Amino acid sequence: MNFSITTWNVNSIRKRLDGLAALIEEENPDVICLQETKVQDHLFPADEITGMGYPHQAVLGMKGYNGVAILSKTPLSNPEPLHWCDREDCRHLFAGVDTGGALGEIEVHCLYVPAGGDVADPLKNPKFAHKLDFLDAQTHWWAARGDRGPPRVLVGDFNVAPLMTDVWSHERLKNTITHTETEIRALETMRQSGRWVDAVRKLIPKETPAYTWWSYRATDWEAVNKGRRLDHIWVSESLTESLMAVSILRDARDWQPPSDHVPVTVRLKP
DNA sequence: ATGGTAGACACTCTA
Repeated sequence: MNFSITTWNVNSIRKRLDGLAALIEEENPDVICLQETKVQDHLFPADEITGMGYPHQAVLGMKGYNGVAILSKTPLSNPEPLHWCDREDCRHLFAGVDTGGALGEIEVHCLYVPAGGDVADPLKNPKFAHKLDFLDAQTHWWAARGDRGPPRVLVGDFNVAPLMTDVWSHERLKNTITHTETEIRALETMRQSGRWVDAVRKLIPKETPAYTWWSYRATDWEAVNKGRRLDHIWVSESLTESLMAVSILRDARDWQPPSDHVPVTVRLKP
Protein backbone atom coordinates (compact mmCIF):
# COMPACT_ATOMS: atom_id res chain seq x y z
CA MET A 1 0.00 0.00 0.00
CA ASN A 2 1.67 3.21 -1.20
CA PHE A 3 1.02 6.68 0.18
CA SER A 4 0.96 9.95 -1.74
CA ILE A 5 0.80 13.53 -0.53
CA THR A 6 0.30 16.77 -2.44
CA THR A 7 1.01 20.34 -1.41
CA TRP A 8 -0.62 23.26 -3.20
CA ASN A 9 -0.82 26.97 -2.50
CA VAL A 10 -4.27 27.60 -3.96
CA ASN A 11 -4.50 31.38 -3.47
CA SER A 12 -8.12 31.09 -2.30
CA ILE A 13 -9.74 27.65 -2.02
CA ARG A 14 -13.11 29.08 -3.02
CA LYS A 15 -11.64 30.18 -6.36
CA ARG A 16 -9.89 26.86 -6.88
CA LEU A 17 -12.52 24.13 -6.49
CA ASP A 18 -12.40 23.22 -10.20
CA GLY A 19 -8.62 23.11 -9.94
CA LEU A 20 -8.82 20.89 -6.88
CA ALA A 21 -11.05 18.47 -8.79
CA ALA A 22 -8.54 18.49 -11.67
CA LEU A 23 -5.67 17.84 -9.25
CA ILE A 24 -7.53 14.87 -7.77
CA GLU A 25 -8.24 13.57 -11.26
CA GLU A 26 -4.54 13.82 -12.17
CA GLU A 27 -2.82 12.68 -9.01
CA ASN A 28 -5.44 11.07 -6.76
CA PRO A 29 -3.30 11.70 -3.66
CA ASP A 30 -4.15 10.25 -0.26
CA VAL A 31 -3.55 13.58 1.47
CA ILE A 32 -3.68 17.15 0.14
CA CYS A 33 -2.19 20.09 2.04
CA LEU A 34 -3.38 23.54 1.02
CA GLN A 35 -1.98 26.98 1.75
CA GLU A 36 -3.50 30.43 1.30
CA THR A 37 -7.02 29.09 1.60
CA LYS A 38 -8.10 32.67 2.47
CA VAL A 39 -11.29 31.63 4.17
CA GLN A 40 -12.67 31.45 7.68
CA ASP A 41 -13.36 27.93 8.92
CA HIS A 42 -17.15 28.25 8.91
CA LEU A 43 -17.04 29.23 5.22
CA PHE A 44 -14.59 26.50 4.14
CA PRO A 45 -16.15 24.48 1.26
CA ALA A 46 -16.13 21.27 3.30
CA ASP A 47 -19.10 19.56 1.64
CA GLU A 48 -17.79 20.11 -1.89
CA ILE A 49 -14.43 18.63 -0.90
CA THR A 50 -16.08 15.71 0.89
CA GLY A 51 -17.86 15.08 -2.40
CA MET A 52 -14.47 14.86 -4.11
CA GLY A 53 -13.50 11.98 -1.85
CA TYR A 54 -11.78 13.82 1.00
CA PRO A 55 -14.20 13.72 3.94
CA HIS A 56 -11.48 14.06 6.58
CA GLN A 57 -10.44 17.68 6.83
CA ALA A 58 -8.49 19.79 9.27
CA VAL A 59 -8.74 23.53 8.63
CA LEU A 60 -7.13 26.61 10.10
CA GLY A 61 -8.35 29.75 8.42
CA MET A 62 -8.90 33.45 8.97
CA LYS A 63 -10.52 36.31 7.11
CA GLY A 64 -8.82 37.48 3.94
CA TYR A 65 -5.28 36.15 4.27
CA ASN A 66 -3.23 33.03 4.92
CA GLY A 67 -5.02 29.84 5.95
CA VAL A 68 -3.96 26.18 5.74
CA ALA A 69 -5.86 22.92 5.44
CA ILE A 70 -5.19 19.18 5.40
CA LEU A 71 -7.56 17.01 3.34
CA SER A 72 -7.50 13.24 3.62
CA LYS A 73 -9.26 10.16 2.30
CA THR A 74 -8.63 8.40 5.62
CA PRO A 75 -9.16 9.71 9.15
CA LEU A 76 -6.90 12.38 10.62
CA SER A 77 -5.95 12.14 14.27
CA ASN A 78 -5.27 14.91 16.79
CA PRO A 79 -5.24 17.88 14.39
CA GLU A 80 -3.35 20.73 16.01
CA PRO A 81 -3.04 24.37 14.96
CA LEU A 82 0.16 26.24 15.76
CA HIS A 83 0.63 30.00 15.91
CA TRP A 84 4.01 31.64 15.61
CA CYS A 85 5.75 34.91 16.49
CA ASP A 86 2.91 36.00 18.83
CA ARG A 87 0.52 36.35 15.91
CA GLU A 88 -2.83 34.82 15.09
CA ASP A 89 -1.71 34.14 11.50
CA CYS A 90 -2.98 30.78 10.26
CA ARG A 91 0.20 29.26 8.88
CA HIS A 92 0.78 25.85 10.46
CA LEU A 93 -1.44 22.86 11.05
CA PHE A 94 -0.53 19.25 11.64
CA ALA A 95 -2.29 15.95 12.14
CA GLY A 96 -1.68 12.23 12.28
CA VAL A 97 -2.52 10.13 9.23
CA ASP A 98 -2.87 6.37 9.15
CA THR A 99 -1.24 5.40 5.85
CA GLY A 100 -2.20 1.76 6.20
CA GLY A 101 0.27 -0.98 5.36
CA ALA A 102 3.89 -0.78 6.32
CA LEU A 103 4.23 3.01 6.55
CA GLY A 104 1.84 3.03 9.49
CA GLU A 105 1.07 6.29 11.25
CA ILE A 106 2.82 9.43 10.03
CA GLU A 107 2.57 13.03 11.16
CA VAL A 108 1.74 15.51 8.40
CA HIS A 109 2.61 19.20 8.79
CA CYS A 110 1.15 21.85 6.48
CA LEU A 111 3.15 25.09 6.57
CA TYR A 112 2.89 28.53 5.03
CA VAL A 113 6.01 30.62 5.61
CA PRO A 114 5.58 34.44 5.43
CA ALA A 115 6.48 35.83 2.01
CA GLY A 116 8.63 38.59 3.44
CA GLY A 117 7.75 41.68 1.40
CA ASP A 118 10.04 43.40 -1.09
CA VAL A 119 13.07 44.93 0.65
CA ALA A 120 15.73 42.38 1.59
CA ASP A 121 16.77 44.13 4.80
CA PRO A 122 15.13 43.07 8.07
CA LEU A 123 15.96 46.44 9.65
CA LYS A 124 14.03 48.34 6.99
CA ASN A 125 11.37 45.77 6.22
CA PRO A 126 9.32 44.31 9.11
CA LYS A 127 7.86 41.65 6.82
CA PHE A 128 11.31 40.26 6.07
CA ALA A 129 12.14 40.41 9.79
CA HIS A 130 8.97 38.43 10.48
CA LYS A 131 9.93 35.82 7.87
CA LEU A 132 13.36 35.36 9.45
CA ASP A 133 11.84 35.25 12.96
CA PHE A 134 9.36 32.65 11.76
CA LEU A 135 12.09 30.41 10.34
CA ASP A 136 14.12 30.89 13.51
CA ALA A 137 11.14 29.94 15.69
CA GLN A 138 10.60 26.82 13.58
CA THR A 139 14.28 25.97 13.96
CA HIS A 140 14.06 26.04 17.74
CA TRP A 141 10.77 24.16 17.84
CA TRP A 142 12.00 21.29 15.67
CA ALA A 143 15.26 21.12 17.60
CA ALA A 144 13.39 20.89 20.91
CA ARG A 145 11.02 18.27 19.54
CA GLY A 146 13.80 15.86 18.67
CA ASP A 147 13.15 12.49 17.06
CA ARG A 148 10.26 11.39 19.23
CA GLY A 149 7.09 10.17 17.67
CA PRO A 150 6.15 8.77 14.27
CA PRO A 151 7.82 9.53 10.91
CA ARG A 152 7.03 13.06 9.76
CA VAL A 153 6.31 14.92 6.55
CA LEU A 154 6.56 18.72 6.35
CA VAL A 155 5.06 20.30 3.26
CA GLY A 156 3.96 23.69 2.09
CA ASP A 157 4.82 27.04 0.63
CA PHE A 158 8.14 27.82 2.30
CA ASN A 159 8.57 30.98 0.20
CA VAL A 160 12.28 30.22 -0.22
CA ALA A 161 13.99 28.87 -3.34
CA PRO A 162 17.25 27.55 -1.90
CA LEU A 163 19.24 26.18 -4.83
CA MET A 164 20.58 27.98 -7.90
CA THR A 165 18.45 25.64 -10.00
CA ASP A 166 15.37 26.59 -7.96
CA VAL A 167 15.22 29.99 -9.68
CA TRP A 168 15.26 31.13 -13.29
CA SER A 169 18.39 33.21 -12.66
CA HIS A 170 20.56 32.96 -9.57
CA GLU A 171 22.45 36.12 -10.57
CA ARG A 172 19.32 38.17 -11.12
CA LEU A 173 17.54 36.97 -7.98
CA LYS A 174 20.29 36.70 -5.37
CA ASN A 175 19.13 39.99 -3.83
CA THR A 176 15.45 39.25 -4.28
CA ILE A 177 13.40 37.93 -1.40
CA THR A 178 12.86 34.15 -1.69
CA HIS A 179 16.47 33.69 -2.91
CA THR A 180 18.65 35.83 -0.61
CA GLU A 181 21.56 34.20 1.19
CA THR A 182 20.06 35.25 4.54
CA GLU A 183 16.81 33.34 4.19
CA ILE A 184 18.39 30.40 2.37
CA ARG A 185 20.72 30.03 5.36
CA ALA A 186 17.78 30.35 7.77
CA LEU A 187 15.81 27.65 5.92
CA GLU A 188 18.84 25.37 5.81
CA THR A 189 19.32 25.81 9.57
CA MET A 190 15.68 24.91 10.09
CA ARG A 191 16.03 21.85 7.87
CA GLN A 192 19.01 20.63 9.85
CA SER A 193 17.35 21.28 13.22
CA GLY A 194 14.47 19.00 12.22
CA ARG A 195 16.79 16.50 10.49
CA TRP A 196 14.62 16.91 7.39
CA VAL A 197 15.32 15.55 3.93
CA ASP A 198 14.30 17.57 0.86
CA ALA A 199 12.25 14.84 -0.82
CA VAL A 200 11.86 16.69 -4.12
CA ARG A 201 15.61 17.13 -4.53
CA LYS A 202 16.18 13.50 -3.56
CA LEU A 203 14.18 12.59 -6.64
CA ILE A 204 15.10 15.41 -9.04
CA PRO A 205 18.86 15.97 -9.56
CA LYS A 206 20.18 19.25 -8.15
CA GLU A 207 21.40 20.22 -11.61
CA THR A 208 17.90 20.13 -13.08
CA PRO A 209 15.88 23.35 -12.84
CA ALA A 210 12.61 22.84 -10.97
CA TYR A 211 9.97 25.53 -10.38
CA THR A 212 6.61 25.48 -8.63
CA TRP A 213 5.61 29.16 -8.89
CA TRP A 214 5.35 31.66 -11.72
CA SER A 215 4.24 35.23 -11.06
CA TYR A 216 0.81 36.39 -12.16
CA ARG A 217 2.49 39.54 -13.42
CA ALA A 218 4.13 38.02 -16.48
CA THR A 219 2.06 38.26 -19.63
CA ASP A 220 3.17 34.84 -20.89
CA TRP A 221 4.46 32.85 -17.94
CA GLU A 222 5.38 29.83 -20.03
CA ALA A 223 7.35 31.70 -22.71
CA VAL A 224 9.22 33.79 -20.14
CA ASN A 225 9.51 30.90 -17.65
CA LYS A 226 10.73 33.04 -14.77
CA GLY A 227 9.83 30.46 -12.16
CA ARG A 228 10.95 29.65 -8.64
CA ARG A 229 10.69 26.52 -6.47
CA LEU A 230 8.89 27.87 -3.41
CA ASP A 231 6.80 24.81 -2.55
CA HIS A 232 8.49 21.95 -0.76
CA ILE A 233 8.04 18.45 0.58
CA TRP A 234 10.40 17.42 3.34
CA VAL A 235 10.42 14.04 5.07
CA SER A 236 12.09 12.70 8.18
CA GLU A 237 15.20 10.62 7.55
CA SER A 238 13.42 7.37 8.29
CA LEU A 239 11.24 7.88 5.20
CA THR A 240 14.13 8.55 2.79
CA GLU A 241 14.25 4.95 1.60
CA SER A 242 10.50 5.04 0.94
CA LEU A 243 10.66 7.92 -1.56
CA MET A 244 9.39 6.67 -4.87
CA ALA A 245 8.36 9.49 -7.20
CA VAL A 246 7.69 13.21 -7.38
CA SER A 247 5.55 15.19 -9.77
CA ILE A 248 5.32 18.92 -10.22
CA LEU A 249 2.05 19.60 -12.01
CA ARG A 250 3.27 22.36 -14.29
CA ASP A 251 0.12 22.12 -16.42
CA ALA A 252 -1.86 23.45 -13.46
CA ARG A 253 -0.42 26.92 -14.07
CA ASP A 254 -2.82 27.10 -17.03
CA TRP A 255 -5.92 25.77 -15.31
CA GLN A 256 -8.64 28.39 -15.26
CA PRO A 257 -8.55 30.36 -13.12
CA PRO A 258 -4.96 29.50 -12.16
CA SER A 259 -3.15 29.77 -8.86
CA ASP A 260 0.35 31.21 -9.27
CA HIS A 261 1.62 28.01 -7.56
CA VAL A 262 1.29 24.47 -8.92
CA PRO A 263 0.74 21.25 -6.94
CA VAL A 264 3.72 19.13 -5.91
CA THR A 265 3.19 15.45 -5.11
CA VAL A 266 5.45 12.81 -3.59
CA ARG A 267 4.74 9.09 -3.55
CA LEU A 268 6.08 6.82 -0.82
CA LYS A 269 6.26 3.06 -0.76
CA PRO A 270 6.52 0.87 2.32
C1' DA B 1 13.98 51.77 -12.54
C1' DT B 2 9.30 50.53 -12.58
C1' DG B 3 5.08 48.16 -12.83
C1' DG B 4 2.95 44.42 -14.07
C1' DT B 5 -1.88 40.58 -11.91
C1' DA B 6 -4.78 38.15 -8.62
C1' DG B 7 -7.69 37.69 -4.43
C1' DA B 8 -10.29 39.28 -0.37
C1' DC B 9 -13.03 42.86 0.98
C1' DA B 10 -15.04 47.01 1.25
C1' DC B 11 -10.10 50.57 1.28
C1' DT B 12 -6.30 48.88 0.93
C1' DC B 13 -3.88 44.92 2.18
C1' DT B 14 -1.15 40.84 0.80
C1' DA B 15 1.29 38.17 -2.40
